Amino acid sequence: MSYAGRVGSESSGAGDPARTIALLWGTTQVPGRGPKPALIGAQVVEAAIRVADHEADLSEVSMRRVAQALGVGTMSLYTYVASRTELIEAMLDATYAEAVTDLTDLATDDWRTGLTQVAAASWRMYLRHPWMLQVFTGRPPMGPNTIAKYELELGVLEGIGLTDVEMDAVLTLVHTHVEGVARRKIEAANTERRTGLTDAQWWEAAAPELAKVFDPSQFPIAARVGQAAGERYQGAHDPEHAYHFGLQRLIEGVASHLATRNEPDSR
Amino acid sequence: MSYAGRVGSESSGAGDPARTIALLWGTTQVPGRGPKPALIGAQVVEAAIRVADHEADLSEVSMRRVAQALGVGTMSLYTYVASRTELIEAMLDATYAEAVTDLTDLATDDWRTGLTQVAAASWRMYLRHPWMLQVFTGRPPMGPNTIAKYELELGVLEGIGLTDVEMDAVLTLVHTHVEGVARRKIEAANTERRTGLTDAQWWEAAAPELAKVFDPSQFPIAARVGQAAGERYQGAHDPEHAYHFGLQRLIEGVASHLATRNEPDSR
DNA sequence: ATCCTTTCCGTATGATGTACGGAGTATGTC
DNA sequence: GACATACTCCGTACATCATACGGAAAGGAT
Repeated sequence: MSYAGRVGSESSGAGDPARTIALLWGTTQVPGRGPKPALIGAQVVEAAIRVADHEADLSEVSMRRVAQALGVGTMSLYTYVASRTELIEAMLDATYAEAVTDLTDLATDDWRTGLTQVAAASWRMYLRHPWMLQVFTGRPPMGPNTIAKYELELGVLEGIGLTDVEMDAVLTLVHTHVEGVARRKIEAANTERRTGLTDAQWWEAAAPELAKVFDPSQFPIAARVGQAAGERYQGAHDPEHAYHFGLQRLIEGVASHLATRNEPDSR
Repeated sequence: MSYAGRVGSESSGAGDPARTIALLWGTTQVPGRGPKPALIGAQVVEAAIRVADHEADLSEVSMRRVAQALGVGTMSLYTYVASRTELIEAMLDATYAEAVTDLTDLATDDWRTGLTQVAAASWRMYLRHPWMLQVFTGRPPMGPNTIAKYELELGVLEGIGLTDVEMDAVLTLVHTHVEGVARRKIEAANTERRTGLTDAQWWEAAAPELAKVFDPSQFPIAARVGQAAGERYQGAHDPEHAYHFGLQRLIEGVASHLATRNEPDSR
């Protein structure tokens, strides 16, 4: 009943980088002495992902909860991960594996199609694991899957006339778009779940009060466009539409860049 | 010392919509009976913004803290705002006022320039108030400044050949981009502050361990492009570059859309 | 057999948002 | 002028969190 409105979104990039990398790549060396560990790091990460997927909200992934799912004491987790933050980082890299398998049959002959597939792979991944978008990825987790995903995605842009730096920039651009739109979609769903009000219900409650204070003649374009958009989509936003529309524009923008690049002088 | 890794990012869209709208538009009717209120809602919002700006992290904006800044008891705040979530919503709308004043002298004759200015206004706003990017805006706060900003921005796209729905979509696209890039920039800064490690220091610590597990021949393009990007920028990312590069592509994409739109048949 | 590293985890600490209820205050009504 | 009523202010209590600390037990190394 209490503690209702808290929807946390945590950060990555915690303690000792070396230790984190060892966890991500599974190269933590087994110690000689001491009792046999009952778990390995990967199990903790898997359990945490299971909890996160089930709850759809990262703030529900508490150390107590994960420990419970594994049937161990809360503090035992700290034997395998240095902190909750490091755990989240590992969850991210582990989940990137899905996108990697999703990207194995990429169209490398047509970069437009390829880029569309790249976007779609991330899009699907985020919809399956909404909690990923609640992580503040200050520094990307330098894990095997993160890098493998990057490699496959870059393959799409290889040899089409972009510089190395531009290849990275285009990829960043696409990812920023997909992440942003996916985040909005997730946020809408979470808000609905949390408040118990659908968008329509919320509007119904808000409209009368808004009508008292909102003067359409003062905001003519907003009133017109807002209404048009509201009718066209069901509600204030349509992430699906934003995703496709935006991706189209992005691709055309990149194409246009390539055209002016290759045109002025032929070498 | 304790509670180190927590970087929260809270949600908006809490309780009673009608009440929230009254708060945002300052139309809360003064009650007859009872002791004179010592504060008004706007003061609470201002104080909260002051705290957030100072701390650069929304999780530091606790009710206790805001109350302290105002010299009142913690629970007194709940006389003016229904919940922390509603407070955050009000903080957002109040801060949009800055962008509104920033947008008053817009170039409405050239939509490319106009769109660049629109993006720049939001960009500046986010850099001044990084905490804004930690809010999960499930539903936009229906406040006066939010709407005014929307109106001014739409003005840039009025009459250039887009449908109403497209006008909204283009704006969403630009905002998604700006928000996404700004978020990454903020995240990087926050990570540095939180971990006490600059990107360079972090790399220095991570590189040896990564070298043990990373096989360049397995990820040839990533190795090449990653190095090129890392040298070109200082670190793994350059938000400034991503911002300008992306915005250019977006605008070209929209232009290309307009061209194919007007070309096929002249109507 | 002993040592010493390591695992497991109970307890304690200092945070958080806010429900609840009591005390005090000013206004509307008579 | 009296008093009921509605309102503000806020102390206390509760459930929740990550994790510091330190002790008990385990088991390979010597």
